[in-house]
Amino acid sequence: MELRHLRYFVTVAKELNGSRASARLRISQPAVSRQLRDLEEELGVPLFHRGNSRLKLTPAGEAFLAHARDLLRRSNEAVKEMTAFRPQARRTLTVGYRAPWRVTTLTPALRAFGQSSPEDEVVLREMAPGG
Amino acid sequence: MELRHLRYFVTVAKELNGSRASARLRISQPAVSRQLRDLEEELGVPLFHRGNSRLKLTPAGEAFLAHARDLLRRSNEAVKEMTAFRPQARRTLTVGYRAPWRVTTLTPALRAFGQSSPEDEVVLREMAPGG
DNA sequence: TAATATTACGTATTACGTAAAGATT
DNA sequence: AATCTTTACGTAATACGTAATATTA
Repeated sequence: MELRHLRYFVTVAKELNGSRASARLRISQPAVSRQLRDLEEELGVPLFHRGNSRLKLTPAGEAFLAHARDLLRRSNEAVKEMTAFRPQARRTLTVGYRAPWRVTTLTPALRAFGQSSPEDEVVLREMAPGG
Repeated sequence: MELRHLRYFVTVAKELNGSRASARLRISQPAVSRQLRDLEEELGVPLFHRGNSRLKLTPAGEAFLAHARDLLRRSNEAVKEMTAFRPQARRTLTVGYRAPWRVTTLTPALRAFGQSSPEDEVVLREMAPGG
């Protein structure tokens, strides 16, 4: 079993319609059908009632759907959490000031910022009254 | 990302040795290496320190390992839970009794069993003292 | 030198798409 | 008849293994 099976299954369970599900997944309908069949075969339980053309979750399908949603949500969160470990792109903070003020007025704030974000660059820029 | 990536990663993290990990996984070492690389590429973060030959988890790797273990555990439980929905194979309970007792003595227990497990078959069998 | 990890490349598995058939409303 | 699902089959993507290279103790 792979996460792909769960993605397909959850989408089909949401739409209760293989065609719309395959459209959402941007793959063909037979591909979804086959992956669903493989999943059911591995689980040893049908997830949908197939007798009627109208798809309907079996009790097993209901139970598995909750787990599948949970697993996909957790996996997405795990991946997203890793972005916090990515070395940040070097960012630039540009601070504009006008003539009558002296840069030293900003020094404490700049020092605090520099300590909390040592990777970032600070640019000071004197600006004309017009902007 | 697929569960396969997590399986490989967890095994390598457990062994801290790609060779032993690949042996446990019953696949070749390069296959593991490549899947790990793909995973790291998707996450945008190295999971192991590669500078030393000795593998060591990065902070990101430590964090991701917990999630990976959790996801694999939950997926296994979800699959296992589905077995409860499988139609049971027909089982047979054979009850042996000896002559001085009458079958009616067992009737309440048999009735209770029959109600809780209607799919199962009960066989009564009078047994000689020897067995 | 020995042990391990990575890269290169050919192969085998398999997921996918298209086309056809089957089933249901 | 129309819509949807499944089956059949060829193709494309990719996971894998073998061999070669690189790196480290």
